[in-house]
Amino acid sequence: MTLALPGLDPVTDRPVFKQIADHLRDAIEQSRLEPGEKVPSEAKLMAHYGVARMTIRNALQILQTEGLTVAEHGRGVFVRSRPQVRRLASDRFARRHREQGKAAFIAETEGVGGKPTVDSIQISETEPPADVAQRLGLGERDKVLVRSRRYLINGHPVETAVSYLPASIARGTRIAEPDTGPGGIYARLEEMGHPLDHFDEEVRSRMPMREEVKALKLAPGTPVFHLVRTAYAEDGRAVEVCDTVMSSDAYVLSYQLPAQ
Amino acid sequence: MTLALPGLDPVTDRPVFKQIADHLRDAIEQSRLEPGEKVPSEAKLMAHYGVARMTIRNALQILQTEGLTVAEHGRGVFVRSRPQVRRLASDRFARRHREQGKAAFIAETEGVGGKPTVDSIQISETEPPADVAQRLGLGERDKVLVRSRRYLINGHPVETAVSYLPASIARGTRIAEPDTGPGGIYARLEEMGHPLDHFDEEVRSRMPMREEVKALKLAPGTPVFHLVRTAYAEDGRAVEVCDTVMSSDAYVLSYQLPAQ
DNA sequence: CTCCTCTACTCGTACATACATGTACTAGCT
DNA sequence: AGCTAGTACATGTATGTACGAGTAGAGGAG
Repeated sequence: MTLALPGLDPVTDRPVFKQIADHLRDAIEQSRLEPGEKVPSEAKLMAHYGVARMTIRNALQILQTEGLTVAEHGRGVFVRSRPQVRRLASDRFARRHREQGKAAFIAETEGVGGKPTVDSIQISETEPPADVAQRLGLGERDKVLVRSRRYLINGHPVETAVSYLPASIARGTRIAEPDTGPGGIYARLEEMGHPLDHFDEEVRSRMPMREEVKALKLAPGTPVFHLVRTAYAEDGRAVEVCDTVMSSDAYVLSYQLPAQ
Repeated sequence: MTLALPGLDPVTDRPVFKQIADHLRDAIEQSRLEPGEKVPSEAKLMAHYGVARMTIRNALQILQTEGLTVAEHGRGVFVRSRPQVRRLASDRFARRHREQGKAAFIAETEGVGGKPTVDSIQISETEPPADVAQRLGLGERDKVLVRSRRYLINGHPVETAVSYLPASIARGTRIAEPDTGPGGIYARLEEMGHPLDHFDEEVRSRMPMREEVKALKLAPGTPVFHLVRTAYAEDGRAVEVCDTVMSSDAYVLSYQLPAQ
C-alpha cells in the first residue's frame, strides 16, 4: 500500500471502524489521497489493520456518507473530485440580463465556459399545491400553468425546476410553449404587461428524496438546496412561483443584504 | 407489530435491504409512522421479514442517512420530529433593527418565542486565513480580531459563528469584549465611524465535519448551511467577515432579489 | 414507600463466511 | 489483428454468531 496509514490505538475507546475512518479522512484532508485517487481496497485495509471486512466496510460507509468518497462496483472506492461550481449572484434575474436575450441559466453557464442544456420539459395545467396557491394569492378553483424542466451542464444534471404561473396570465401564451423565446418567461411576462418588481427566494438545505437522487445523479451523502422563488410584479401581484432543487455541491448562492 | 408492512417482492431484483427501507420510508411519508414514534425494533423486523440482522441494519442505515430517523442506543429507532424552524429574512441586519438595541440573533429568536443563548465566546487576535484576508483586503502581516461563539435556542445549539475584523479597527474597542453592548458589533462599528452599506452573503450546503456534528449536536444525515458574510462600510471598505455554520433543519433562509 | 438489583430488551461493535456481480487485464484461439 | 474466455480482483448482498452497553420496568429488600 503506497499510502501510509497509522495503526490502531489499543487504549482509546473509540470504536475501530471509526478510527479507520478517521485515518482515511485525515489522509484525504491532508491531500495524501487526492481527488480521483483510489482508496486502498477493502482487502488491503483488512490486511493492514487485521480486522474483519465488515469493520472496513463500516469505516468506508462513513466516508461515503460524508460525501468524501464514491464506491464504484468492481473498480474500487475513489476520493470524490469536486465538480465545477456555479455561483448564483443575487442580481441574476435583473432586467439588464434579461434584455441580453438569454434566460438566466443559459447566460450564467456560458459565462463560466460550461455547455448548458435543458431537458425533459413538461407543461401542463392543473390545480396548484396549497402552498403555491397561497403564495400566488389564488382561490380554490383557480388553475395554474406548470412548467417543469431539468437543467444540465456539460451533460451532467445539476438542477430541476418547476414553475407555477396563474393560468389566467399564462394560458395560450408563449409561456405555455416548450421554447419560451429570448429572455425566458420573465421577459415574456414583462412584455405582456407584468413588469417585474422583485423576487422572494426561500432557501432550504436537506437530504434529497429518492427521485431527486435519480434525477440529479447525486452521489450518496450529497445534500440539496431547495429554493422556492416567488416573482412579484410592480403592481404587487405574485405572478410566478418557481420550485427548484439543486445539487448542493455544484452551487454557491450569493446574496446582497441591505444594511440600512 | 402494530404497523402493517408489506412482504418482500420475490421477483424484483431490488435488494432486500432496499425494499425494507422503501417500506419503512413509505410508512413515514404516509404518516403511518409519525414523528417521535418508534420504528419496530431490529428483532421484530428480522422476524417479520425472516432476514438476518445485518440486512435490517442496512435498511435502517439508509433511513438514518436520509435524515428520516434517529437511533437511540438502548431505546430504539425513532422517526425524527422536525424542530422549530427559524426564518432568516434578508433585512435582518437592517439599521432599524440594530437601533432597537438588540443583536440580530436575539431579536429574531425572541420574535418567535424562543429563548436565545450565546455560548463559548472566544476572542483572540491572530493572522487571518488567506480567504478572509482577501475578503477584508488585508496585507500579509495585518492581523484580525477573531470573535467565535455558539448560538442556542431553548438550550439547543443551532449555529456557530466566527467573526473576523481588522485589528486596526477593532483592537481595544468594545468589539474585543465578550459583551459587545446593545445592537452588537454592527452597532459599535457604526458608532465608531464605519457606517454600514451592505452585506454580501455566500451560501453553501454540505455535510458537516466531525467537530460540527459535535458542536451543533447534529443528528446523522443532517446537512449544514455554511454562510460567509462580508460587511461593507459606506466607504466601500470590508469591515467584517462572518463565517457561520448552521444546522440546516433549524433554518429557512429568505432573500429578496431585485428584478431591475 | 423508597431504593436497589435484576432482567429483558434495545442498539452498537466485531467477528467469520458465502456467493453475486461488475471491471480490467491476459492468454489464447481464430 | 481482433475477438473470447478465463482469471484475478473489486465491491454488493446476505447469512450467521458473539458480546458490549444503554434503557426501562418489575420486583424484592430495607
